[in-house]
Amino acid sequence: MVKTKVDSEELILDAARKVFTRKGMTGARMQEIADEAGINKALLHYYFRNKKQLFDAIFDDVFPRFIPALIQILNSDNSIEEKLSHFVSHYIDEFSHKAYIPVFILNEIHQNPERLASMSMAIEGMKTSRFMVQISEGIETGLYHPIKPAHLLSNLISLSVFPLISQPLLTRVFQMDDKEYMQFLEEKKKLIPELILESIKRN
Amino acid sequence: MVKTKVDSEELILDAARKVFTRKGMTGARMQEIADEAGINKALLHYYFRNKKQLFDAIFDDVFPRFIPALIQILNSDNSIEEKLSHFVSHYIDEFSHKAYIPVFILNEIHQNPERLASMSMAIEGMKTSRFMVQISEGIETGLYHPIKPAHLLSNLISLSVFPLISQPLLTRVFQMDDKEYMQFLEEKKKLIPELILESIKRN
DNA sequence: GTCTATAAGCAGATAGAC
DNA sequence: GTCTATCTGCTTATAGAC
Repeated sequence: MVKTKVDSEELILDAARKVFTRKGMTGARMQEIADEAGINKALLHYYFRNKKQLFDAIFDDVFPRFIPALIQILNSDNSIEEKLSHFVSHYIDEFSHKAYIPVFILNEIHQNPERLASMSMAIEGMKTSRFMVQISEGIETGLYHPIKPAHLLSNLISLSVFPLISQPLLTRVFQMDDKEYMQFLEEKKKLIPELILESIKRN
Repeated sequence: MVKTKVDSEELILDAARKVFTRKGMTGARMQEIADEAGINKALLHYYFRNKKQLFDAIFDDVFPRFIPALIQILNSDNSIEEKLSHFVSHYIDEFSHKAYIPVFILNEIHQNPERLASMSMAIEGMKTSRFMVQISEGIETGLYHPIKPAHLLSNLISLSVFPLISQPLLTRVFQMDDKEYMQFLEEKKKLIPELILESIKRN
């Protein structure tokens, strides 16, 4: 039995995600979310008692949404080289037009570190992924230099995320237009895996 | 002639910087700034007509404050190796207890990209620094691989900033206490310059 | 469940005394 | 220059009809 009528709760969540991730908790307005959802403010309070509850519902869901695909890449049967390449490409493609998402997450975490609770489980999967096991093995067999997991993962994420969230700055300073910036990101997809590999490979 | 009386305008600016950089434009409250400054709201409006003008005064000043020291490092007579090391160390020391500053800047730029205007001049100095000239020379003489300035600088900044702004996440995921995190940053001071050098040096 | 109307509280901004 | 008191408008939240 097909429901033709759309679910208001879903409409609200979609609208709230859009507004909150762009404007942040303090910058978002319940009226704007209602307008975006095509309903009225009262209905927001009917489904989610107040602004904070609605925000929490969004925040707790934003991060976990993106993690499974990344974990899957790290847990595949591919080589380390392929995983690095897939990971970076996926990451960049996912956020190249949504850089406001990582900025939103970083900002809200700094506003209220307790919000981390909903995120750390999602990240746990990266720490314990097959990729990290492969790295450990490479180190044990002498193929790679010893490197702490924290350093390896932070390098990988740093190099992937920052070019995205600093886009406004980068394009201005280096006078790139949209096309040049997208080209820049394509180059990153090759350069980042190379850089990470060079950093761990023994000569 | 020593003025014993403190300058109210300075008190306000100091307080506003503190509150705005932590809470952001939309999260900050004029009342909180007044309290922090030890004066009342009316005086805020006496010196700065409205919230936006006060915010602009702060924002336009935050970024330029940190740039000259970095430019100076890049323009010194030191070797590339020393410059990289000094740059990263200075960066990390400067922001290890103020990671909310780069988060604030990133967030506000994404809220309103026009704000970039006050920043790009400050960054211009990095692009045209003696460091970048040394890199160009290294490339011309075949000492280094060819690399676009945008990639080199973005790698350097990415690796330096992200470990700072992602501190809450990192420390949680890798279960570091404060001491271990500071140790982690100390290691970064060595690892980042090494990584950057490896990426450009010919074997 | 969904709406209109309205209450209640808050934050930015101003008036005016000192 | 600095304060207290107050206003105005906006934003969240609720009441109550349908």
